Amino acid sequence: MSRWEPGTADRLRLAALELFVERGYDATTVDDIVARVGVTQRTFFRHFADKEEVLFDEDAVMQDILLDGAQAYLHQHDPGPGRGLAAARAATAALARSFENERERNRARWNVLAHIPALHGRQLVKQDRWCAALQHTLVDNGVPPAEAPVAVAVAASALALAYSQWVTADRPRRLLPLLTAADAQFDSIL
Amino acid sequence: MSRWEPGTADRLRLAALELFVERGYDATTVDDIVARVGVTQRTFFRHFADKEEVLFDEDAVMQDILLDGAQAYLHQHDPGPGRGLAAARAATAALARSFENERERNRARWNVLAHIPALHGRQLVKQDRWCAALQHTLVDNGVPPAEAPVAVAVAASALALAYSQWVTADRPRRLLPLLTAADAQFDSIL
DNA sequence: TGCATGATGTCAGTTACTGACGCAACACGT
DNA sequence: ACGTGTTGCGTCAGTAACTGACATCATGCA
Repeated sequence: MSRWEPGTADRLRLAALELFVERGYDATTVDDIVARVGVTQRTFFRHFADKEEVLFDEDAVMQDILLDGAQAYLHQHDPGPGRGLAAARAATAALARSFENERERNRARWNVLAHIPALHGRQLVKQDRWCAALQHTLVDNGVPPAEAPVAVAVAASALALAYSQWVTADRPRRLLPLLTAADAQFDSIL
Repeated sequence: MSRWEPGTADRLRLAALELFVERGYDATTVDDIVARVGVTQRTFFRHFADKEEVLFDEDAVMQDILLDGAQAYLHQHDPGPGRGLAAARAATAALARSFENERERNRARWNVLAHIPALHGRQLVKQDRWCAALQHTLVDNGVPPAEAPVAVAVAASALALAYSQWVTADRPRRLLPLLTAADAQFDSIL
């Protein structure tokens, strides 16, 4: 038996989300969270850079999914018109697929984030970073530099639209069809 | 002569921006700012909800410009295909025109915001609110509810793209032509 | 003259976060 | 078995952001 229970970070994440849902983000202090887990505040801040990070530090994976999705497409298709947008859409579709079975967790998260501007902002910054990285991937694989930001913006906007419909829907729905529909909406507007 | 110098909020805004540029946002404390102006910390927090707000509280005007731009267009054009996008673009163009003579201030601001994720996030939240408000305006004026979010997303993405080119350019440029070019980029991708 | 108002100051808190240091288990190489 | 480094945590003292309660005092109006 070890000196401490293992998985401290995971237990902190769990306790934090529980408390945020129970009494709200602002009304939950870091002391509350660490008390529930049985560690000190210092331990919390060793695992997470700040109080917000406890909700965001697992998202590094998603950027990989996004970029892999784009590269898979780019390696299978030769340069040509529309390749940038198609690759960006392949990336968002890959990300959407990875979300597909986690609707409830995404809903809980959305309910916390939506009401706290600072958290919402952090989410948007994260998405902004994804877009920048995706843009780089496109350019590195032969998409014209002028086309890349536009393609990424269109694909990302469609994903954001589909995602918000997905998490706010009353009855369970599938994300990928919503994304496909959103993509089509963007096509049809011009 | 009054008891205190007038325009406290303005002098705080000015001192804050100066200090943020001189030594950086994180290295500047609220005590530094109020010391330069000659008031107490409590006064600062009566004018601004938090330290970040000193950089953002003047932006309420811009939403009005955006919405007025959209309504002016909508009142002059009857329903028809492409009306939503055109109205959203009229709105972003109006906003761009209001920026046109403030390039240096926008550059200074950009240099502060770009390096502090929390500030960047606040900017993105603000833009998100603008988009939501613009969307409402479009729908209230007869744009189909399915078209509005797409039109707004496309117009907003173009503005973001043009704005970033504008503030990061070495030599002075005009924002409106950049926006027009960005709009054209979005048109040409589909 | 009297009195309400508004912008500020004072003071004593709470909460988020950090640096420096110490301690005890584990994971090794010898 | 023995040292030795590393890892995960605790303790403590401190800074900075922010808040509530209350005092102060010029201004303007009754």
